Amino acid sequence: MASKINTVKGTREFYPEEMALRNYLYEKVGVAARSFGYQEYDGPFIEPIDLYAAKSGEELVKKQSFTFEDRGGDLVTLRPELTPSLARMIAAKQGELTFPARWWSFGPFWRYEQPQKGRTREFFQWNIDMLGVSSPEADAELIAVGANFLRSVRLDPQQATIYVNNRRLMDAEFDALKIPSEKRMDVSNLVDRRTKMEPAKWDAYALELALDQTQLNGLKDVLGNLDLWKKSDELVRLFATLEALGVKEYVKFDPNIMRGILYYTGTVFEAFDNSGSVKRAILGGGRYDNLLEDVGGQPLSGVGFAMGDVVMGIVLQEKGLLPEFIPSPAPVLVTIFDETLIRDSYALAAEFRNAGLNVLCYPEPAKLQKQFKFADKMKARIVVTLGPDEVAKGLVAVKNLVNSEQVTVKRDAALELIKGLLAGA
RNA sequence: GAGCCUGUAGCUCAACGGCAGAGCGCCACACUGUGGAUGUGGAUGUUGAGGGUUCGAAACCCUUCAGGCUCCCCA
Repeated sequence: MASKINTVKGTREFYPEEMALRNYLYEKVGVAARSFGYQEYDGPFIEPIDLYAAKSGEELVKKQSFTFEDRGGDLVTLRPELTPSLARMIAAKQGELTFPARWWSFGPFWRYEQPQKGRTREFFQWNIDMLGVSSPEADAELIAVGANFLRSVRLDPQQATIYVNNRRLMDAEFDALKIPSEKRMDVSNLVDRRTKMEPAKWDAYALELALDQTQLNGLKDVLGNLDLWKKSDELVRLFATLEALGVKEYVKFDPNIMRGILYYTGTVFEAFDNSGSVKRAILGGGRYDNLLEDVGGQPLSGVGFAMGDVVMGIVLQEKGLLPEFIPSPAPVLVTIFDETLIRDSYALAAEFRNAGLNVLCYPEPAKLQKQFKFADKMKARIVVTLGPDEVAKGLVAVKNLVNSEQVTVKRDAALELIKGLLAGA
């Protein structure tokens, strides 16, 4: 007995239905990106580990990446993110590219983590970035791309919201609270955790990090102040631009959004599903002003975000927003009446295909009832039958499964009739 | 890397030491040249895998794999 080989933990098999969703997301992110003039690109799926070690915490890279030695003895890894590859690609052609550069990508990534709801070890991610400009208007554009995408998959602003904050603003507030610079990382983490912990525990944790009571009270005031954005010129301009771009209702200021990522310097944002079971961010990003220097380029600032397909898929599924799955790409089925007429049906189907139609044939003689049932299951819209009566008179029977009407027409007229029916409905 | 929960028919689940079941789906027929509806009948399981306890294990114990929920992390 052959032993069953399982899939690698955390990887995914895309049956046609899942593949359809993946392609649907690919289509929608592409439409949103192109509508703002972004070009598609991609990087290698395998990268030297050093590309990530340069910028990210080394432990993180070693523990949470699929890393291995290639046959030449070099340490390589399945890419856990795209931004470093992007930074290198931009840096390599920095002199010849025209800025601002607007690029997007949708491809596979791997992270060696514990699979949970909304998190797998293999996933697809949309990355979109604008490089070479540092302005709140550029930040607003990226947020608008995200909002337009959410709208295009029929998530309304009550269901999905993009929460925005600004690192520079928060730094100014931390300055005012006299929080020393070496504590900033810890405080960022603290803020990130606030929604996950009970208030009393969070307070205790904050004091444990050596904040004094005055600082803690000040921090809570800051995090509860939804008008804080008015103190930031960048955010004032950002929100004004979002209004002009027609996406204001998707965006809210939230001083609790920090993002753990080291390289963000200004605007940061994350989108969440407000009502579903997934507490993870749908998408997240921000402005990074120093990234290119890390890979040997001249200083160049950028803004961008990433969105994973796993959380997005769960959100759409929970809200009943998945696109309808059609089991067959062929809307037309030509039946096989019996063994003597197989070739006639196949020849007719070939004619339809040559005219550009997608056509399904039953691959062996079977009862017509069975073939019609099959057509119904495949969600075909038209069934063409070529039986002895029709052949004798040079006719074909064309049935519209949507309204159950069947007409018999001359064989030569069938193609136009079918095209008309398909175009009509 | 740590803790807890769950794996039973294709799917959703029941049986909780004593003959492995239901609904849905599937197949056939009613309807031998026509889908969705209805009715009747039918098939389907090494109870995730491996070991142990027991007269007897889907159930109890151990190991392992997979999934889920937390912690951690989330580039």
